[in-house]
Amino acid sequence: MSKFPVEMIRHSAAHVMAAAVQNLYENVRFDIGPATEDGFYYDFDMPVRLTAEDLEKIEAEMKKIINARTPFEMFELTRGEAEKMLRERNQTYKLERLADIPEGEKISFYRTGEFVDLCRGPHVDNAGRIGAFKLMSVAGSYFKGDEKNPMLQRIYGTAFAEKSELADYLRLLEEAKKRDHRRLGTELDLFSFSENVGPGLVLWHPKGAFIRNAFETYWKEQHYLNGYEMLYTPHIGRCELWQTSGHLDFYKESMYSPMDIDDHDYYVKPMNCPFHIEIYKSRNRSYRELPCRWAELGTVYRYEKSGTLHGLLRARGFTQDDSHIICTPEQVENEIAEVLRFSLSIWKTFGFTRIQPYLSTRPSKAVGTPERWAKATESLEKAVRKAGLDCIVDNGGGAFYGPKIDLKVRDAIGREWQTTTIQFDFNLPERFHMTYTGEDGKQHQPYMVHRALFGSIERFFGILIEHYAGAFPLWLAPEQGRILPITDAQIPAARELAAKMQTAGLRVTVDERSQSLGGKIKDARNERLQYMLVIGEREAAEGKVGVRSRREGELGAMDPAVLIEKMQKEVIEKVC
RNA sequence: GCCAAUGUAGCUCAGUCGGUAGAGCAAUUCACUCGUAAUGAAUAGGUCAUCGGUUCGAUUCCGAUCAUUGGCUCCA
Repeated sequence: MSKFPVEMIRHSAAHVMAAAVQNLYENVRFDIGPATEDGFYYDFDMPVRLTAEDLEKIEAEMKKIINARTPFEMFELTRGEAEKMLRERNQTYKLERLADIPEGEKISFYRTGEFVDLCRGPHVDNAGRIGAFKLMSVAGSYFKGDEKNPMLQRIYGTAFAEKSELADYLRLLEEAKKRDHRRLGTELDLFSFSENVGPGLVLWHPKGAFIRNAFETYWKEQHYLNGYEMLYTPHIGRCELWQTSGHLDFYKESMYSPMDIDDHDYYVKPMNCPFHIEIYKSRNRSYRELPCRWAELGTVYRYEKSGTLHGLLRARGFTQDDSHIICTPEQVENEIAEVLRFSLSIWKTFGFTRIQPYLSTRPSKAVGTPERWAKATESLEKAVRKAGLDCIVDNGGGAFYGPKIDLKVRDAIGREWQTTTIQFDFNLPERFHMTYTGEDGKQHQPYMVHRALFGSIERFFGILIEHYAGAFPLWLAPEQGRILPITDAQIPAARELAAKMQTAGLRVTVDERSQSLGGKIKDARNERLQYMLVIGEREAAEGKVGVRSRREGELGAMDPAVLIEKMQKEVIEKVC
């Protein structure tokens, strides 16, 4: 195995790519080319618009550089020398990058063949260390990530020390493509979008709606069991509400335009919080009734930029599984710990067990006293420790209104999804003058915590589809089993079995089509059925059923009562 | 919103160097009655995303719009 870490190999591959681009094209200005989590990229400003064919040419040129084992050579220059060289080469972006290097730091360059790059390093000793690479795509990207800056052309690629690692990575991409929720959503008839309805607005088909209803029901049950109460609030509210909340000042560009009703502007809600606060404020509150744990499946609409929409994962209309916990300072630590414990247990039910919390702390511009921030942040940290987890800290990464914990969950093929968020809010209680009467008879401002467990129902459904690759566990499956009579002669027996299973609460159908068993199996498999129940002459005569399970394979002839018990158990235990 | 690409039947795609289109799967009908990933035949299905321009003629060329895809930015 190579002694070079994969990040170094990728960073070096980015240089090799830049060298290839320099060899092949005129008037190229270079920005930067770092390693990323699963590859590398390099940003270029060049007159030629790069296409897929260009990528092939560049790959071929890179292979030459790699096969020649072209060395990476480091040298240092003074700032003046560096400026002079970059200016001679008309490398304006590099000059800006050079200016960003603090005084006193070493200014190093790396040479790879003809290509010389301002770079901190380190690099592999020669390009031959790049055992396997592939260029993936061309995309636009703003210089320094700022949309006011010019847009550069970015080439993405990936690289590994070994060819087998690249093959594994490409297989993972293949697998991810097969699981793509947009593709499965169409294939399994779960949901769709319509141009007539509008971008980012989801239409839930019967099967998708069934699954949604199943997990929403579970969500509600669990919330009641864990001391939450449910709310319902309207979809629109007057502009005064959004003025008070501050959304019209800070969030207006993400809100749908108002509608004028009886000379009042009404906005479609982008968030549920102000409504929950109005419920809190509908009468005086005493410390005795805190904490309030209020939850709602609240549908909101946000005008997301058109380029950011992505199937169910980023929609314009979506339902938050929203909750607000309003409590006293004494209660807050316990409440946070409970929210986290509750979240982890729900994720486990769906088969997500690898979970990474991220803690975001106070940014430079923030509302709320430092004492409140400190207490809130501490209670978040403690909750994570209590759950036996370690959090990754994003210092200064919190919203201006409070610190937060986000959970990233890993799915069946190891991808991370950002889902649960637990956020303190020091802004809204202040703006809405929320109070409670304390033990001392005086008015106090409560703590308020926003919490979305799945984030959004739509997004969660998209993640679930990809996590299960469309094969939903029995408790969520719209159709739990399909009975396949081999010939028409077994249709009565099949119907009888179906009736028996339906009476037992199982969702089964009979495939009565005039089709071979192989054909029926194929279709049932493509529809990701968990149970295929074959009834031929033999089974009909013996009063049994041939069971084929998606997870366990062929189980042979079973007594219907045994099968029903097995399936019921699987439903109750929510086996994934 | 920005950069780039794409848009042909329900789905996956082919095709027309300008003369109004085709396959597989799915659907429907008929026949077949079959033992664990495709039984056969027939039928039907399209304003070639939309609008405009060039042209005798546009699905094809040009422009705009809409939508989608890969990124960037954004996600108070």
